[in-house]
Amino acid sequence: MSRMHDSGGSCSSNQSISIVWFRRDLRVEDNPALAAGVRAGAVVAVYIWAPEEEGPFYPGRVSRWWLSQSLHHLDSSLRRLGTSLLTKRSLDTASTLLEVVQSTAASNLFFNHLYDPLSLVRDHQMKELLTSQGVTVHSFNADLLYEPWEVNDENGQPFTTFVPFWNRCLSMHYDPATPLLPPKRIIPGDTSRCPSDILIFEDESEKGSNALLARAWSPGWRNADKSLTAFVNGPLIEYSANRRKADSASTSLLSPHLHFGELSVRKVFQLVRMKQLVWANEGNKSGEESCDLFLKSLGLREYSRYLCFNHPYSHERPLLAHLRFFPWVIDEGYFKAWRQGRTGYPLVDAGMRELWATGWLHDRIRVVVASFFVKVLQLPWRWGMKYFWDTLLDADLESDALGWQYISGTLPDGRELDRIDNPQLEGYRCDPNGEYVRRWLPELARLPTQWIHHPWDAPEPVLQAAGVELGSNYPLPIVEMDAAKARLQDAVAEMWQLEAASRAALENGTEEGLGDSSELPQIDRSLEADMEVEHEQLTNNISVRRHQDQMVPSLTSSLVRVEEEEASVASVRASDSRAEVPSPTDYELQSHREATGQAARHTADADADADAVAFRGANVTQQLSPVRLDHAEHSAGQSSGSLRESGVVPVWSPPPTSSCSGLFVNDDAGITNSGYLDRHLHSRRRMNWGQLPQTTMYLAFTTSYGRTRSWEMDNAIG
DNA sequence: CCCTCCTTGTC
DNA sequence: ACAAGGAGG
Repeated sequence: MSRMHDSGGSCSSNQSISIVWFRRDLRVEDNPALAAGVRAGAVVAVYIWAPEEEGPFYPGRVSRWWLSQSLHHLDSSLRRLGTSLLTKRSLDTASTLLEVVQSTAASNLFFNHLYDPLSLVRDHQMKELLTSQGVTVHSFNADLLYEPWEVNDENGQPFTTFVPFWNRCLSMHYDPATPLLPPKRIIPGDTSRCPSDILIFEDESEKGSNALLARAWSPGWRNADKSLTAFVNGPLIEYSANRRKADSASTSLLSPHLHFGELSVRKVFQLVRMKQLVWANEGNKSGEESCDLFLKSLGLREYSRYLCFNHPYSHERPLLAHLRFFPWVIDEGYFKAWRQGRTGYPLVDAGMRELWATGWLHDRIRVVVASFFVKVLQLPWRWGMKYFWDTLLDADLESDALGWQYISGTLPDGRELDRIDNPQLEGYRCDPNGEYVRRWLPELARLPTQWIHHPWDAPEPVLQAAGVELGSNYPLPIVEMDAAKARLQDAVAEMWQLEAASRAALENGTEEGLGDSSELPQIDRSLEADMEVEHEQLTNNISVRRHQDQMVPSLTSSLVRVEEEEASVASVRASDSRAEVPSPTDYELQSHREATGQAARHTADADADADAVAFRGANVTQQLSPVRLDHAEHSAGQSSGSLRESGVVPVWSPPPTSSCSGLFVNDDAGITNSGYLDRHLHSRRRMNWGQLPQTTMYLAFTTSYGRTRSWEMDNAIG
């Protein structure tokens, strides 16, 4: 029906057709690529789903759920404006784009920038390909206040610490671009020869869990906008006082919206700045400070992009090489206890259960559980990153990499590696009345506040009165704090020793680089070689240490034990009404089945293995109206009821398929772009990665596009 | 007014 | 653990 209309209306010879390629910019407001397309004439809006290209960064279940909702929302908006969203399933984005261009007779391609390492490479290549085919390609900044290459120190060098970076952003001599209004009307391009594919983002097994998410969150740019307004007019003014409270009432909850670009950071920035002016004029000091603090968490999001652009491998390799020599504890039992919220530290456990149930976690709590993971359990940081990637609604490669590096002490301005965050102390800071713990750990609900963050110290009668039986219905601490401190000292000392030895070897000129693990102790090699032995030990819960960064445990290595363990966990679970916890068995078996067959299935579960978390502003971010899954009151007495009510969300998102699992057994293998990464390993001195080489991608951009010209010129379109 | 001790926050 | 900022001498 629309065909004749289209050819008559939109395709007159003096109007060019533009492809507007949506990615993580799922909004019509302040979308420069869309605006450029509209200005140039007719528009074909397209979204391409090519998750295989993401390799190990295949989106987790909750991310895919959000994406599907958000795309739907965007499509509705586009329809109201006169067009619709063309959706394509693809294994190769560039060729699909070319196909779309050709079948719609488009002459332009517009899109907005992404800064994660995979996109940087892919977009660059795609741009070259399409340009060589005679397509005019322009790209824009829709995600940041300032492009990473715009913000430099007085020597023209990129910043290597956050505070100076952010101060510079706040004092640039020009303002961030003013947000664009949504187009009034979009002239549709003719897509009759380019039909949409139906995109599938969830499989049957995931539907139930996803339905629960829908009760708590409303994806889509209009909802994002509402949330923003509600936050700015509501909790923002109290932000400085409330931001460290563990529950989400005072946070914006905007982070998933920001991740998918449903919300323009420039709009957020502008709005908050205006509020700040008002409050400053009124002499409202705390309101003014609240704005600063909130903007700072926006700044961290900016900084995560900035770091990724300047150091694209930071998601898989610590920026400071020393962490490669940390003797990680390879213990999947620890890993499992952490995931399930059964470490014996209430704040940690409450956080892990909230994460599981809601797909969200307060920034503070992210720091606490991640720090516990790395420093107390000493599990390889990338395992934790992978888990966050799979479970967080706002999973975001750049922010997550920043967060984990921050707590692992591999940023110049990060936390010291040897400083343990004590969950007990943190607990009384961000959950002084124990409400948060009681909500998520009903088994501790009747414990007095005095003991709520350290039940192991509570006198026996108190425990009894509260119905707590340590070691039975709530675990004893998985590792004692004093022991953890000592262990960490040793590990760090060992790490520095090895690092020094490696550097010495390097300076002697005998070794080419750190990529070669032959410098590492023999024991490491033998462990690599003898997986059987290692598994035997693990079964008996004896920790094995391994150096070098560790990839996530392979599918096969965890499959065996899980089943027997599940049985015991299940029996415990049956006896109390505690929140359900991930039970990997189902999905592992299922996805193992899939792995053996259908490689290119649309269903979303293929190879999700990855790193990344979203520390980005858990503070900043996220503002949704009724965000809680369990809205039942969390009065101490009946919190178990409220948890049951919440239903909880128990399907851990998919593990690696066979096609990828090989990558995770061997450290440093694979990851899509490891080729260029491996060529750029450098050992640098501690706290001095300012001298790290600019990476390949950075150079590619600056040479082939001209560092300052390229994307600026793009912006001058129209 | 300055010095010191205590409190507070750390991307 | 440590630095910065505030209170108090």
